[in-house]
Amino acid sequence: MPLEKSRPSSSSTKKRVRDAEATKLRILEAAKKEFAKNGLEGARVDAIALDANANKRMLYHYFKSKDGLFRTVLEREYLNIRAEETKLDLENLPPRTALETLVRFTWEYYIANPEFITLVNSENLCKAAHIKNSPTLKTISQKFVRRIQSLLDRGVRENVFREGIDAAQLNITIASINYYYFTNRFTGSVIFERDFTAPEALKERITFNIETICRLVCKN
Amino acid sequence: MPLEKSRPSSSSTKKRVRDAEATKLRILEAAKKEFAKNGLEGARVDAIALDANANKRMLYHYFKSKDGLFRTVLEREYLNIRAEETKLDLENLPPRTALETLVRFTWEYYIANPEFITLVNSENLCKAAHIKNSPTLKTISQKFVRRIQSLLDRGVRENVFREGIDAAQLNITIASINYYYFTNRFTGSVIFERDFTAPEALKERITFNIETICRLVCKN
DNA sequence: CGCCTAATGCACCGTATAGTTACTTACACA
DNA sequence: TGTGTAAGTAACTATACGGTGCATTAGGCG
Repeated sequence: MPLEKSRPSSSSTKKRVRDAEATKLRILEAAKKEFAKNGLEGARVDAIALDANANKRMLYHYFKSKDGLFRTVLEREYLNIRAEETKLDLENLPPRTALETLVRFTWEYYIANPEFITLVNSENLCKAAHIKNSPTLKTISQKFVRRIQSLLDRGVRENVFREGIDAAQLNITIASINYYYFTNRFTGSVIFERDFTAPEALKERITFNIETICRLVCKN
Repeated sequence: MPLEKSRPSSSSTKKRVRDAEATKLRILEAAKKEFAKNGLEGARVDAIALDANANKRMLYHYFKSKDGLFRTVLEREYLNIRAEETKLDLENLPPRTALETLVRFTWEYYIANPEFITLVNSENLCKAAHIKNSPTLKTISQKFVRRIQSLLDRGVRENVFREGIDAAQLNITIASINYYYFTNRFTGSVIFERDFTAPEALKERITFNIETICRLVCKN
């Protein structure tokens, strides 16, 4: 029985054989995986195209070059983590709770998005060549730092945080203690002879990290 | 007229054209630089041979493969940082001074040996494949952790450190807050819009780091 | 329907790369 | 002083890589 095969007039649910946006997205997802797994130099464009179920030609059509693709992937990742962070709604939590929430969020984000760390490492290996001139990134970063600064200010006003802590330094420290544990989990597991990714190890670490930050920021 | 062409009988001061150990060392030094600059995948064996002023064949003769060379470089780097650390003689310093000395040493070691961080990052990208079965590394790491544990114990006995802090967690945290700042100094400089390597920035950071660790470990 | 543009596919290129083959040369030791 | 062995060299290979030229096709629009 003849179902309508392709009615261009029909609604948005119809299957498109040619769909630029979908193809772009598939390439970006595949690229994220491949870049994260093998680094910028180690990643293979053929592998990306294959995994994206797209032709390599499309990759160059949409993103110009391997570096162009990497830049796009990386910028999307930064946008994503900041967007998630904004959802935490820290400004409506008591300062100490907000601080703890931020630490825990960072930790859980790295667990849920292991690619992020490796992508950032790759970008630092090439001295931030791809994001150096990204106005988007600078804008969202400024907002982010200001958000933390206002949390610190509020904590001081409410007499629960110590005075004089710099928001940038605090941000760096929170990222540090979470990031390092994950990025170095392989050498770490060898050196400390324990499985860094075992559930109990993870639990122990996040507890320690929250303690570290609270002792640094809170009074008493 | 045949003049004496070469008198091999002369004493130890004679210049040696062939010197296996020296060649090996030159290759290792060149490899360290190249691997650190471009990562394991990005490093070029031709570039290493050229910089070492050695023939590429020698590289394969002494180290079997690119990975074999990387393994050797990395193991030497771990041995070096632990050797330097041992020289600190922490056990003969008051606990709090010892702790501060350790934090400051870590910081300064990363500044003086920027290659170390990049090499470790590369090793983690390939899931510690090169060091996974290194007994040497495990031995020196155990000693290292024990040294910190005994410092913690001594501090508790002298009533200057809090009880119940795990040496491994503390080590990880000390490494974290120093390591992260350097490995991410390029993206960091973009995001926080400040030069991470400026002298004042460095000074501010190490001060902050010492404070972080002291607040974590020390009583009041 | 038929046209035009954008999406897609295929086959190819030049080069750079890790690794090797086959050779020469210095020197320690008898 | 002669010789075996290890140090050193140069030219080469096979292939994998990032990137491209050009033909083909789908589908929105008039």
